[in-house]
Amino acid sequence: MTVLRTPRGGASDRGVPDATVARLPLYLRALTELSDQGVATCSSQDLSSAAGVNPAKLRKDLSYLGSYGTRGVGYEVEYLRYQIAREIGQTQEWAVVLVGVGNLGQALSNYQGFTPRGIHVAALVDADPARVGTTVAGLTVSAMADLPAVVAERGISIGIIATPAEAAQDVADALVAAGVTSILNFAPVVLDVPDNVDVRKVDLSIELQILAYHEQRKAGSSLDPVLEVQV
Amino acid sequence: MTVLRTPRGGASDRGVPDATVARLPLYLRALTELSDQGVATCSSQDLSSAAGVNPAKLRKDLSYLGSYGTRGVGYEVEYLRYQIAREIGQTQEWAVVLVGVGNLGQALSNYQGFTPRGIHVAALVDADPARVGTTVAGLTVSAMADLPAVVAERGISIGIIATPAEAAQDVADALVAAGVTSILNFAPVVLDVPDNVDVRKVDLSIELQILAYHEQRKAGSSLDPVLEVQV
DNA sequence: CCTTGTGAAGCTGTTCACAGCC
DNA sequence: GGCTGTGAACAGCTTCACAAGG
Repeated sequence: MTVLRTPRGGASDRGVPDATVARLPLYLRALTELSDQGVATCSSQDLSSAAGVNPAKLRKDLSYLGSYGTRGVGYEVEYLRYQIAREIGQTQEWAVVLVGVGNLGQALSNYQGFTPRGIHVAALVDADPARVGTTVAGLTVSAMADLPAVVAERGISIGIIATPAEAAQDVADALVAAGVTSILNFAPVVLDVPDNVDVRKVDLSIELQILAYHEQRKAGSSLDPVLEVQV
Repeated sequence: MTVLRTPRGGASDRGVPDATVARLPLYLRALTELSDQGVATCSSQDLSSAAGVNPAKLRKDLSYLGSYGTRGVGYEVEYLRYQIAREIGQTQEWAVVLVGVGNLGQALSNYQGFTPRGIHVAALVDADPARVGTTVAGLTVSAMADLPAVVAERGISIGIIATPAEAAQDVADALVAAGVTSILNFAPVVLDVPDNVDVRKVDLSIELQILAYHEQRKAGSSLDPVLEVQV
């Protein structure tokens, strides 16, 4: 029994580090590519370069899942692929509900990248009565009031928020009330949700602002009037 | 390249830590909201809760920029906002070029969240001749061949790739050849670019896969047959 | 030989707790 | 008194380098 004192009621024991979990889908994609190319076996070198990480990191990451390689040889592509797929829950289908069928919402509904990953947008919801009942990407848009029914019927536990910032918190509350326990949030707001609900945020303008910061630094060594004052 | 004296043994020649840079836009947004609400002064507590981080982290982050607060009082909203805006290069306008005017590309062109952040999509480019010449979000779509001219004319240094995965590397090469030095990549591939080019990646399906992993764990705590082996 | 798997070292980021200043 | 700014402790992640084992 590994009962550790949790210092200050902190994190429970977590098998696989977060940083590793975030890379597993990358490895999975790389393995799928190798598999499509007919490659049966690969080294950590091969796989890591396909995934854009360094080999030591890849091996460390895989070591958290188990010993799925063969020393002196490498990894069997299909076998490793299955192990990672199982670890990240991709042996099952995940139905997600998307709230907010504006420009971004429509683009996400039509996005083809989800489908081969065991994830599909199964329902669309919008607060605008003008959009309710219309068909987008082959799905009929439901009203917010129908959210609980939609979630229950299709066994949905993941929601995507693609609404304007003002609506996002209300939508999050509605999703949580309907039983959703994971949210991917595209709205530029900090959502307040219960502890048992996971939220991941994708903030498009922040990504660009980070790039702009680095651009400014590149350009700034010659132009920037601000001085780094040294004493 | 400005080399700062390391004021203290710790964080060295690299002024502001990456993790801090990634949060500055968040603080900026929170400050703008406070400012809009007519708040003139705020504590690290106020600001950090608006930005969804803890107060110590906020103060530490701000300390990398300078001493912009007043002990015993807090921060002057407008002043701090200006300082952060300056730090992340938001006192200037950034024109970006978006390549790939499919569903996602069109959604991004129409996205309103960039505009108040000093960033705007100034040009659209697509490889499909059927799209070239059409108007999207008030902009005429240019051909790939015109990329160098477009970039040069508008002084663009940031590009967005919203093409299918297959095209992304070629587009990246073209952007780099045209003079772009920062890329925001939405295509699910690892881009190969020169060292002086910054790439940030937004991978929609990976975000969902990470959520699915955690969902599986929540559901699996009663089912999971994996045992913790003891030595 | 070969490449994996992994302790250990090193680094980055976070949190604590309190000195410093208003 | 109250809040900022920051060294120091801590936690987590990455990288190294080598033992383990085909």
